[in-house]
Amino acid sequence: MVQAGLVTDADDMLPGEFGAATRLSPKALRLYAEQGLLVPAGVDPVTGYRRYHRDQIPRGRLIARLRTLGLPLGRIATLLALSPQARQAELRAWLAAQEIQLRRRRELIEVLDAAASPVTAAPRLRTRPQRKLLCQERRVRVGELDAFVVQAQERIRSRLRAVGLPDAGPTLVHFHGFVTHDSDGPVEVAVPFSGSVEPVDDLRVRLSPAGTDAYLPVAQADAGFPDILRAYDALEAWMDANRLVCLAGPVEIWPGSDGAVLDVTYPVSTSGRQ
Amino acid sequence: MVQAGLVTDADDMLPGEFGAATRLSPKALRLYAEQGLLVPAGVDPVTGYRRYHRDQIPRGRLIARLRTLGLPLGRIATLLALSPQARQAELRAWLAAQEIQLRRRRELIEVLDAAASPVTAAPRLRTRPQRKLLCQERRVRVGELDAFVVQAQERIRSRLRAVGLPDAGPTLVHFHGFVTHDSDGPVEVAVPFSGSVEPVDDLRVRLSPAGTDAYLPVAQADAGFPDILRAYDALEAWMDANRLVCLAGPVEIWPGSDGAVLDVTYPVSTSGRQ
DNA sequence: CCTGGACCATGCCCCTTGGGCGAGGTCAAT
DNA sequence: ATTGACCTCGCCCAAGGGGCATGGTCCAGG
Repeated sequence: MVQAGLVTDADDMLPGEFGAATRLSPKALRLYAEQGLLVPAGVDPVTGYRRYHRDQIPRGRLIARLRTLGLPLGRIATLLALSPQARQAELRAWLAAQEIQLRRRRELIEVLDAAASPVTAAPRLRTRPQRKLLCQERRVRVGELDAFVVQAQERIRSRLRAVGLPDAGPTLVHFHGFVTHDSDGPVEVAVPFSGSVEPVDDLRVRLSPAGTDAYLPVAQADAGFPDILRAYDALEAWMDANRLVCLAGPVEIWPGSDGAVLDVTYPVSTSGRQ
Repeated sequence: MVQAGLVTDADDMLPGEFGAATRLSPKALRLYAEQGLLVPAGVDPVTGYRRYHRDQIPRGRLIARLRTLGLPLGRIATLLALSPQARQAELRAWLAAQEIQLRRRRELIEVLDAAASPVTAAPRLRTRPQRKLLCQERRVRVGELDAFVVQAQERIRSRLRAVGLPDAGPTLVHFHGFVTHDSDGPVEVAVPFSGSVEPVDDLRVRLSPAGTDAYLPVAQADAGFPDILRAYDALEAWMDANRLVCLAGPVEIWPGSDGAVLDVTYPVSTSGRQ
């Protein structure tokens, strides 16, 4: 029986040599040993010297390869536990995710580019009366946004029909948080109504105060993500230029005014400021 | 005259409000203020409260946008100093670089996939006599590698011709460090010769000791980057399996044996180990 | 036997972009 | 005066090491 930590045959190497064989620095090897990613075959209990066995070289080299891809150590650990085929599949999936992220970045840059030239009508102000809203709120990402809006809207309107109230206006989509590919709302879909409805399940009733909105109609062609960001840019720039302060997150109103598919809207303060 | 830090008119905001307008957290704003990226319009010298001016909102929003692209703050600082056109050009260039990096990753993953099936002949051992080499060394990345090898080889051979020595063998390319897209050598191009040459400029003369090489011929189709990595993988795996220990970095020998365009080679220790 | 040089160990500080937490100060409204 | 919202600063945390100082270990040569 061989005691761990005292094995010292010709198949063992110190970190320097093992590192040269795997392209991993002794420092990195120390880190991986601490993390349990690549545990030395033996550690001398007196000197603390770590000894790696030749058979660990392929694992070390694989780790080095995966690190050059920029994968974090935790992910590498899970990948190492997989079969080569499964690992390969995971890597391809990860690569696809990278490609999607890059495409999103490209889109954002294009939007940034076109930000100076608003493609739509000029923003305007309008007043908004106090209203009662029937709402559903949820956290969603941009991919699930459209489906959520359609479904929530249908649920709210069918509830209003069920209690015999007439259709009372466009659908409001309040963005209480940012909705992008990586950031999830919360988003609140609301339909204004007059009359009386009891809240059910996750449908709630709330009052929307009267006030003033800055808004910008958006055409069908510019309503998708990320093009819609251009409309937001234009509206925000206009508000900045006119010294208007937004009081809350933006609201998208479907359908919009003047035949637009939607209006991008910010509630603003009218009384100068504060 | 207005004292900085004491301005408090209706155009100023505290970090919370300014952050809501720019989608930057107060914490992030503090960091940007420290770094000089987005300096508050005023700081109350008593309370330390930072006040941002409305006119800073566009800058803040631009910073937020650029951060969502994953750009580091230092890069953002330089981008902010540019004109919108120049900034856009920089961003496009950066995006192109990202795409290149992604392509490299895809290639690496494909290589990883194919690593189990060496596409070339089986590795072998051969002895190597002591030789004198005329060498040129430089740090290069993979993009400059081919040009450097061609140029250095030509310089070395023309020097050998100039002193009347016969052509004395294939070109050796020693990799003292790793050469990839991000890592630069050093790389040493060498031609063996017999006779006597004085070193000139950056051409040096050195002795290569006798020894044993493990080598693997590589066909033209597999000689490019990153396919060449498969040959390295195969050779290294074979060395591992045969308990051979490499003594130094790899050498590529042009042309290779058996009609191959090159041999991938590692000097190995013959005497078991240590 | 001694010494030098090449390894090796631990531990600390550095990079980056904030998030989270705790202690304590400020401000405006009740 | 108290409350609650906001602010400050400062410390710890993440990943993946690089770099440095201090001190131990190993091997070979003199």
